[in-house]
Formats: sequence, C-alpha cells, structure tokens
Amino acid sequence: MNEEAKKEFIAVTGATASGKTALSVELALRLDGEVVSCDSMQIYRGMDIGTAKPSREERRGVPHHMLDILPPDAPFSAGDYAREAGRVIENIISRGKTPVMCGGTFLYLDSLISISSLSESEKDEGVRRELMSFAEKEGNSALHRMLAEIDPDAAMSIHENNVKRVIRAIEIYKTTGKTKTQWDRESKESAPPFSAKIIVIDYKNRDALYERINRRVDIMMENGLEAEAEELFKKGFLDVGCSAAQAIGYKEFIPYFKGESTLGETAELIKRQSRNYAKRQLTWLKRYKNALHIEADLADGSVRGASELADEALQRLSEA
RNA sequence: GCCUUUGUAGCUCAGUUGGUAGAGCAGAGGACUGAAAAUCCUCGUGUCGUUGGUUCGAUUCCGACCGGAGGCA
Repeated sequence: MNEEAKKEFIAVTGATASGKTALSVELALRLDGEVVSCDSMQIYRGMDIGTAKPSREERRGVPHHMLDILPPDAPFSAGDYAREAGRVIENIISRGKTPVMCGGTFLYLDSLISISSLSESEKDEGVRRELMSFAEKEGNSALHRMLAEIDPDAAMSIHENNVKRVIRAIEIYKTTGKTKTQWDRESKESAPPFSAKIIVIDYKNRDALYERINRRVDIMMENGLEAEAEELFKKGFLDVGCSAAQAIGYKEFIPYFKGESTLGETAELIKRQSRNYAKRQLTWLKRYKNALHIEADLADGSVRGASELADEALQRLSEA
C-alpha cells in the first residue's frame, strides 16, 4: 500500500485562540515543513490584526501559504479552497517538504480530506437573488416546499429557516440538473484526494479558552484593530455582500463607526462573538474522532507553550 | 429627613384585572458537501428584595423594613 499511499498532511486545528498558529510553526520547523492556512478570513489582504494572521516574527521563517491572496471584497468558496490548497499541498510534497495545515475553517478542511469531489455547481448570483426574494415574499416554508419537490431528501435534512442552505440546494439543481443528494452520494463513491493527521488543541476548561479569547481581543484593540477596521469600512469592504463583512472583529465595528455604539461595547461584542464562534467550532471538532487531541491547559489554569505541545504531538504521532 | 419611583432567570426587562411566571441576550447541546469567522435547530423553576397583614390562596393588594434611582429640603 505504500506505492499507493494517499497524499497526506498534518493539520493543526482547534477553536479560535487555542494556539494553532504557534504550534503549526513549531511543527513545521521540526519537520522541515511549510504551513498551509485553512482559514476563510486570513486569505484576505488588509485583515491582519482581527484575523490573528501570523506576523513575520510568528512565522519564524517558515513559508506560509493561502494567506493574503485576495482583496476583502473578493468572493471565495470551499471549492476554490479545495482547488488552490490542493495544488499548494501537492507542490509542497513534490519538493519533499511536509505540509502543515493550520486553521479552523472545517468545511475547507473537509473539502480536502472527506469529500472526494464537490459538485460541479458554481454559484449563480442570479438564481440566489431570485430565490432570496421569493423567500422574502412567499416565506421560508414556500421556498422549502420548492426544494422538497426537487430533492426531498435534502429538504428533509435542511431546516426551512436555514434559507442559505435551502437556496444552495435548489441552486445546485438549477445549475446542474442534478440534485444535491445525487451529488453528495456520488462524492462518497470515491476517496477524497488527501488524508490528514489531525491534531486538535483542546482545553479541559472551557473558561480557560474563553479567557484567552477575551484577552486576545483586548490585545487586538491595543494593536490597532479599530484603525484596521476603519480602513476596510472606508473602502466599502464592510458593506453587505463582502466576505469581510462576515468577519468577527470587523463587522462589529459598523455600529461604532456609525456613532451608534461605543468602543467599549464594540470590544465586548467582539469577545462574545468570538466565544460563540469557538463554541460552534468545538461542536464541529467532535467529528474528528480519530484526531490526536492534545490538552493545552493544565490543572492549575496555566497553558502549555507550543514547543511542549509539539513534543507531545510528535511523540504520540510516532507511536501511532 | 420627606416625597416619588424601582427591586421578577447570570444580564436587560415583560407579565400575572390575586390561582407560584416569560421573552431577548448570555450559557449549554446539536447540524453543517462550493456564502462557513457565515447560516440554522433544540433547551428557560427562578426564595418574583425581606418581613408582617388582608385572603381559601399573594410574586400580584396593604404596611413596615432593606437596597437602587430621581426630586424636595
């Protein structure tokens, strides 16, 4: 099976602020590797502080990929990621280096390791707009019924209020003539292009993670997050429709820039949103049953450093 | 000191014409196959400030007391 060995990479993941960046760089240094970001927001230029994009110092000379490749108003999708990151990873492997993925956008990760191929359905703005206004006029249920007629299985698994998903499922049918259910089934018939050794940074005490998040937001504010967000705001990158307008740490500034909120309230909001985001990530992380889970926080409340975490990760990786 | 007002879930507040109460947020759990830091689903018992009284029954009415807030002195 060696000759047929699937292309493999290491993936460092965990909730936001769990310490992924430092660990991925540490591992890359030890394994002669390069880091491939798996983060839906760090791919954008001009969004550095709020996305906790690794700085030059933090990268410690390790090459990083999938960062700063697009302006904040450029659309980007899981499909784009699968294509681009897939190329990057293959390139790294071809040069004899180790790809170390780092990030918490799990749909992107899955597009490489658990989905063999995505449907051929690209997004269709026209269809989306049309369906969106239909939903607004006729109601979510009516839209959902439309899906039920073309793809009952999908309708069953997507809640009618999840309009984005309902629209996507209908869009798939309208643009390809095949249902989402069909595409999904087909994608399961073959193996995904990559496999990964997933390392999850866990926290025994959720409060310890939440504390880290809160503290990190304070640091971001000290480091000039407001100015960075204002820059995006002035350029219209925080307008509805832009990916950047979805990013935590930026969109929360909008009321502030409009004079409807204070800076203090904004910071609190960012903390809260980040905690909620972390919570959602923790739910998704439970899927990775075979992942290597490493606990970052100790019983006394302190958090272990990247080099210690790397020691344990490599040790356990070699045992497995 | 007097007057007014307020005290209900971790927070902000609804409400009960007297039959022990409910929203939003927080929090928890979950979903996720091309917008994913997005989107969506589920979960609400708390001495209704304390203490007397009226009442079959009070968180709801009355009194006192305690704590906020405002006003007059």
